[in-house]
Amino acid sequence: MDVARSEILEAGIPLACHSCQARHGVVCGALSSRQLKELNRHSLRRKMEAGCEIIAQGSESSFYSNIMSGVVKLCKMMPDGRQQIVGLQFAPDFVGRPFVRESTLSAEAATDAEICVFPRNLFDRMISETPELQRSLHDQALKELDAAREWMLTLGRRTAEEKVASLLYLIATHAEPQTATSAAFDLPLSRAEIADFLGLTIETVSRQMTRLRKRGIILIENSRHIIVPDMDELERITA
Amino acid sequence: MDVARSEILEAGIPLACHSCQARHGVVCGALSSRQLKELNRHSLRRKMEAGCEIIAQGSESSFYSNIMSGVVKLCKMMPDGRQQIVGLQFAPDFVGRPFVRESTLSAEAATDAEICVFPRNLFDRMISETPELQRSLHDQALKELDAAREWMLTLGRRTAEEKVASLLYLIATHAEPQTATSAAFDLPLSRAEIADFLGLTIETVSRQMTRLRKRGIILIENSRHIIVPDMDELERITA
DNA sequence: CGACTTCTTGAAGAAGGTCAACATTTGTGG
DNA sequence: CCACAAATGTTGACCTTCTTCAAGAAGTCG
Repeated sequence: MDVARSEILEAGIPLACHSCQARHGVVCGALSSRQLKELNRHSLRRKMEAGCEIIAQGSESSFYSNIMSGVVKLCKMMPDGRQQIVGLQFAPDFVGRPFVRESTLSAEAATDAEICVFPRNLFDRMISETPELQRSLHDQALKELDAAREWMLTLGRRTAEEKVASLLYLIATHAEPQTATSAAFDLPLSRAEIADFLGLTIETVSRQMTRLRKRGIILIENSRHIIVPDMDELERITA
Repeated sequence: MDVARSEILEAGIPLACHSCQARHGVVCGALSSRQLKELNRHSLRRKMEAGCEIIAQGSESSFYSNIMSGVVKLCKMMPDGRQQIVGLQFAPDFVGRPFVRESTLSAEAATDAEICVFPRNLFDRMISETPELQRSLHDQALKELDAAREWMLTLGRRTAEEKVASLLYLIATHAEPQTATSAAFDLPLSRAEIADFLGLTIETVSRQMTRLRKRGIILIENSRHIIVPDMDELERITA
């Protein structure tokens, strides 16, 4: 579609949506321009700093959100403080749990992030009125389910080395600057968060990272910035 | 609802559905009697022996199923043979992955089971024509997602003892004969399957089971039949 | 009853966790 | 802009948990 035509088609939609990363995402891509206008009227854009909580585990949230930029982590916490990251979400994903008031997990900005927040009541009504939207959310739920199950395999059956390699591979394939064979990216997670994702300790993560570095599988600059010269080789270690 | 009235309301539906456990389940509970008749016309009831595969990982299945009785396990297998069970499903759950042809996991009867099989094409059409059905399947997907994430916490952060206790607790709360405080049930899984579910080895599972037995948390008869005198105590060990 | 599978138990070993010290990066106020 | 403090990451030594390997016990099925 050329630019002029795209602008004509987009003429009726809210200004704020024009350059929004989530414009054609799970939620907004399934709405009519009338619905988009209505949702926008009740939406709020928020900048979140890394570490900021979007939804608290056990709380009743009356809001949903779209991720416009950044990475959001979904966490589960045990009473004694043990913690497990159970999902990572990227723009333009939808954040929230339709049909259930109380959240069984917390959502937290892993990096600085921008989200678009809108009220539960309004959106629940839109879901029930818009089969296309229902279908789109259903689709995201199924994708998250696939991802969760893939991760269960990693948690249950892979070694520490394979776990770390799997995470790096996951992030590399979601981050942008990627050539055919190599990749370079900033980790959106600290070592502690990586440990919580992989069911390991900080120390084990650190040791496995330096092992991968010493074997030439990855280059580490500044501990957050990673270069993978050969993605195929990294994938092989994933098992 | 009394029996006479229920029989009148059910008059228009297929005979096979009358006493079906899945009649008011995720799928059939969301269908009109006309749709139920149509689906029934193209359905096939199958008895599956324990161990029998319903869908193979990596295959393209042109069928979906409803579980009428028994327990179905969802498995992921690595090329080197390592295996992880990523979900258990009970009657009247729906089995299959809408919108995607190729299955990323296998589904296998864990116990003897009866399933009701119906063609993909027909059912995909029904989904798109029936918002209520879409919603119902969406709901099941979200419940499975919650369960998967709960299990990720178990796989990543619980000890072997807590894992075994968690599984026993999960099965006890899904099996029928349960009083206020105690429970008695047959394990639908062998030790090997339990190990594959918990990310452990057979030996560790066995050792933890006898530890729980020696501490009086559970009684083991005939290695498959388990009695839990005090469910609260079992839950406590779950952490 | 005997052959097979499944489950249990023991001894030894390895993977990953814990504790502690140190290095590096980041942030803050002078 | 530097100095210092705090947070984050790395490394080493030791220890615990779980796995591996091996043998034996208990069910299960012909």
